[in-house]
Amino acid sequence: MARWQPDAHARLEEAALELFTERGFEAVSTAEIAGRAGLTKATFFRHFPDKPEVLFWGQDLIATTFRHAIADGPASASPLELVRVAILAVAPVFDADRHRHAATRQRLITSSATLHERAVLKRAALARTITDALQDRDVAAETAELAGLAGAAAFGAAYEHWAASPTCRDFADLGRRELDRIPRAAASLAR
Amino acid sequence: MARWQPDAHARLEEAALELFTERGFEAVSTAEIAGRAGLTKATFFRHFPDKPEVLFWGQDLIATTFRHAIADGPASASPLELVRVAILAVAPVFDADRHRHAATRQRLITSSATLHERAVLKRAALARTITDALQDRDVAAETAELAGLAGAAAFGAAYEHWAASPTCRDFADLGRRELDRIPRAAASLAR
DNA sequence: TCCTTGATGAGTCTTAGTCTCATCACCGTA
DNA sequence: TACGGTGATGAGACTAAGACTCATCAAGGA
Repeated sequence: MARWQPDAHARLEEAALELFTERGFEAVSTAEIAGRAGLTKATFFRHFPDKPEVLFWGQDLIATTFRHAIADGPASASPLELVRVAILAVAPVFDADRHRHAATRQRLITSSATLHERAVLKRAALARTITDALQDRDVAAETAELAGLAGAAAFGAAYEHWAASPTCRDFADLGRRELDRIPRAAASLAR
Repeated sequence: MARWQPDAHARLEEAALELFTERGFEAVSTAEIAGRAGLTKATFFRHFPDKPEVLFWGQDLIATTFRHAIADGPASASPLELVRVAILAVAPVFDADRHRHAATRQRLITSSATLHERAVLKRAALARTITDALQDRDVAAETAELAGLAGAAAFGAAYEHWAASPTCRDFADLGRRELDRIPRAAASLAR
């Protein structure tokens, strides 16, 4: 007989998603989320650093995967090819299980200014991760910067398509499609 | 005989800058800022929507100027030329008076996670403003997106150089310099 | 003289987020 | 079998951001 139910973390995520869907992000307090999960507010903040983060759990893994994939990519690869390798490396994360609540999460994010801000910050952080990883591979600073911004935007666009689709489409495919648009855009900026 | 001292807004900005410099952003409460300005917390929030914003006042003007400059730019201009026009249009804002506290503000922003986040959000919003304005000029979506990201990054870099310089250098010159790096970077992403 | 307007003071209230301390199942060890 | 350490949690106090309401009072206009 366990003293506590297992998987407090997952229960909190589930409760938050339910309550946010019912009444919106701002109208739900952290104490209510914890209550529905059979826990207290203090425990909520032991599992998540703040209220928005309960909807963004797991994003750190994506950045880590990007960093390693770029660091370990083939020596002959161009900057954009390295970004492509990274997007392919994270693709397995976006499986059918994760897809189940993706659309709901996206709807919530677009309906709350606070959540939208958090999403923008996450994307900016991913851009910086890519840029830094490329510079570690001796890519020139301005190239790495632009590739980081473009790569993060491509990843974000791919994610939005994946989340919005009623079926769980192949993330790698969506990512490739977005990446393939970058050279055209870059060409029209290159004098 | 006036009932209140004039320029409450400026007094609040001044008090905030002093207190943040003395003790750091997080360690100063809005009530203290208001107190030093001879006002109350409620009045602070009548002038600024939240605590970080007291250090970012005036940024909205920059975005507005960008939008109008791009909308009114020459018909023959390329996307990057339109961004250049916009950066030249905002340059007059960065005069010696504004330069006086710029370095202090930058130091504060880099020393506080909250303020750094706000700066990132402002830059992302500027990128979106540029992208939208370019699309209104019938620039292709992916080109407008990349030009917005690159343009906002160039503006940010120019601002950081301008703020960090001990003398008030010519902002237009710094902006041009940053913009001139974009075509090179874009070329190395264009296949 | 009266009335309206607008900026402010004063105070209340909710909630995010922090912190401290007590509790108690579990697990290893004597 | 007893004992002690560990780790997740409950309970509750505390601070500060931000929203909100109402009273005040100078200025300015009719």
